[in-house]
Amino acid sequence: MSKVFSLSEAASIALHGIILIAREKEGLNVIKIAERTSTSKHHVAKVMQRLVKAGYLTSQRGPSGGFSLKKKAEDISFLELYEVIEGVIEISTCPMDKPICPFDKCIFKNVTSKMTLEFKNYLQGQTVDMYL
Amino acid sequence: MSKVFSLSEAASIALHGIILIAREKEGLNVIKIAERTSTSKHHVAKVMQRLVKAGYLTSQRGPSGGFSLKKKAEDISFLELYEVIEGVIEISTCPMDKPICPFDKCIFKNVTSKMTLEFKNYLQGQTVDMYL
DNA sequence: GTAATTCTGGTAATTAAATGCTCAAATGTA
DNA sequence: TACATTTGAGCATTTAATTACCAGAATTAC
Repeated sequence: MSKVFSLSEAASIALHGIILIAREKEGLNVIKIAERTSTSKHHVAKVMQRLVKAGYLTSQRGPSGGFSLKKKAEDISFLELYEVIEGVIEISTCPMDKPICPFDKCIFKNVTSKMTLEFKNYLQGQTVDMYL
Repeated sequence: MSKVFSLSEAASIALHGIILIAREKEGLNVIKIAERTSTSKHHVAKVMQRLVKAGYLTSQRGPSGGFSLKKKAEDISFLELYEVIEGVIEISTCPMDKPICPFDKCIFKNVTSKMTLEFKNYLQGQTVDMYL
């Protein structure tokens, strides 16, 4: 069984984590996020760090510290979060990146670009506040 | 820049390679396939071996040997080839495979299963003879 | 001020994919 | 028959991405 589509664990943590944080008044720490997303605290820590640097979260060290939202939930789209972690989504026709294609016409025509665009539009339409 | 979608080089070699073979009367050897797909002969050899075992190609060793189609070009769909290499495509709702989801509703709803199905249908509709 | 808690950031380990290597087996040709 | 060519198959190496770990710095609570 193979997946055509897969989300990296990092991207999953970013999206799920920020929603969990948004649902809390007081902030949420790494350990709780890890527990609730069934992932390792180490990985969560790394992902959260990136969201802090990117300006989506603020962090608070020390006892009763943790992360909380810096922006409004309705102003954070899944697309932004996804692209912080994965990089800007590339809409390309060919899923391979060979300098030369032996074919006049890409055998994937536009199916991959169409689907990628569809996915991107979906991500853009979803914001954190929709999941509170 | 990130890709939402990517094809493994192995799958690419399978699809492109079989079309190149189908275009030849006399068969095509590993080296020529590797040249025309800008890939390594080692990788091509491995992929072709799998297509031989799966019954799509016949191989001929020795001088002027190479690979040729075993089935009719119109009877070979991209889906079959893809699944020989990658395994059967899984249509799942969630792109993550966690035993427990902390959310009532998957944040990816049906977007990924819809897109995967779309891709699968595309592959099923394409046959080798369309590219001769 | 001491200790416990929590994030930070650099580094290490793991994994999967791709690539490379080598020898064996088969086949055509001189 | 001898030799060059080509696939077959297993194993080793390399590479990139992901994931995990650990020591250190900041902060709060007591």
